[in-house]
Amino acid sequence: MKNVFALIDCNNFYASCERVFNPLLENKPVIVLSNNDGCCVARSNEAKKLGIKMGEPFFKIKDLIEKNKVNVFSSNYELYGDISNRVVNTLFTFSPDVEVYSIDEAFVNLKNLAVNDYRNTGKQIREKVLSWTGIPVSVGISPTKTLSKVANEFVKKNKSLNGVLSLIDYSEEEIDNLLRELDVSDVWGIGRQYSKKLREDGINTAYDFKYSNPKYIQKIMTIGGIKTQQELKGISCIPIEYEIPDKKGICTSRSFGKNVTTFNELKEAISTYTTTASEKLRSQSSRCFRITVFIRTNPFRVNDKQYSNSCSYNFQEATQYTPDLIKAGISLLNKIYKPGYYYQKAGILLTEIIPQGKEQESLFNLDNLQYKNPKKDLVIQKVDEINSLFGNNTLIFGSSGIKKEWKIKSEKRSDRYTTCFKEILTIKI
DNA sequence: TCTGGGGTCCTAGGACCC
DNA sequence: TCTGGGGTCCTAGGACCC
Repeated sequence: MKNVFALIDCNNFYASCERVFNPLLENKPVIVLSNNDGCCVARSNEAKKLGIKMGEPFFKIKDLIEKNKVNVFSSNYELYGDISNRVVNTLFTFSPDVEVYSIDEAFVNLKNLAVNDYRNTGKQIREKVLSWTGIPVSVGISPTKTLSKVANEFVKKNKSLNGVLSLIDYSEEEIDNLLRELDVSDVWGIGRQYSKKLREDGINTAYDFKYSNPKYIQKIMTIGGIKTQQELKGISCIPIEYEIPDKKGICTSRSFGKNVTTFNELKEAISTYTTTASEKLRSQSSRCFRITVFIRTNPFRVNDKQYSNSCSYNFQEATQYTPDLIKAGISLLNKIYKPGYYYQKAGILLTEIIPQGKEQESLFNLDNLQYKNPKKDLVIQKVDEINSLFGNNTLIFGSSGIKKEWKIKSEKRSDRYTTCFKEILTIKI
């Protein structure tokens, strides 16, 4: 039986999350800023109408924002993550075949649902998610993931569709008519660079792309381009992934809230990021062999001296033990740190990740380098348990510092209504 | 003054092997 | 002077996604 992919996409997700707990924001322009309050990463429809672009630096639109009384929020990932889980849990009530694609998107395979009217199913999904979570979603349904993305594009552009479009019963001609209206850069998998090249060769719409010479597509876009083209033709090439695969690399990095110059501040930051990354590592029950540390100055400040460097360390045995990782991280920082620069960003990367329990003993590790030491496992497990029970950062590592003056700006963050007791919603009556 | 963060996949090219 | 063929593995870089 043919696949029936429904793509459920939360509308203006972060902005919608802010509205769930603050109905006064309804029908008003809302934007959410990236970490460090740097760029605009989510906009309500009203904010889009004002001409605020995705990814636009905040300082460039400050005047526009004041003039139009736009409601501005720092990003509150704890809240968004929790609401995202609620949306996904709602989808699971329709089918077990759910792929969580991103924080605001999920695919559901409807093929086993034994229904004829997929549009109606889409409508039910939409209504249930809205009533259970407060989040409005768009639903696109088709035989391939890429076409479901296309359907979703049209749902957002066309209000009369009421949030749902199913292409399942569309003829090839009807689909082609839609593709003629769709810019080639709006196709999933075709980004800025590819669409520029395609346009130079006269391919402007999704329809043009669908009927281009596959040899040409392969030449400029490699195998991924061929898959996208096939998917537009209704041949499914990109399967749903129900299991979340373990990450092959875990990266934690942030810009600083101020210029950082001293080794000590960088040390605190590297230590903090390593703590976060190793928590992520353990949450997928893995260990890693390699840690990379990087630091850089701000490339936008053309008058400052620029410096950027990174350095890696390979462990003899895979580890997940935060103190060992921090120790390695700080010694790497020592190698690349140079005084006299304004540092703007630092980060760490864990790679060569293997599942816990599949480790191979090192033949040469005859001294006391016991990364897989059961005591260490137990200690760090207890640390995780305590932090999970009493909240993040109940137990911290001394090298991470306490005041953290280098930390990101997050001045306009709403409360974490659903994940933090101290910030639970209060109602005045 | 102020410009995000965290991932994936694919390919080309070099080193190395027999 | 003459100088194969077929692999694997690793890394860097470039594209994409949200």
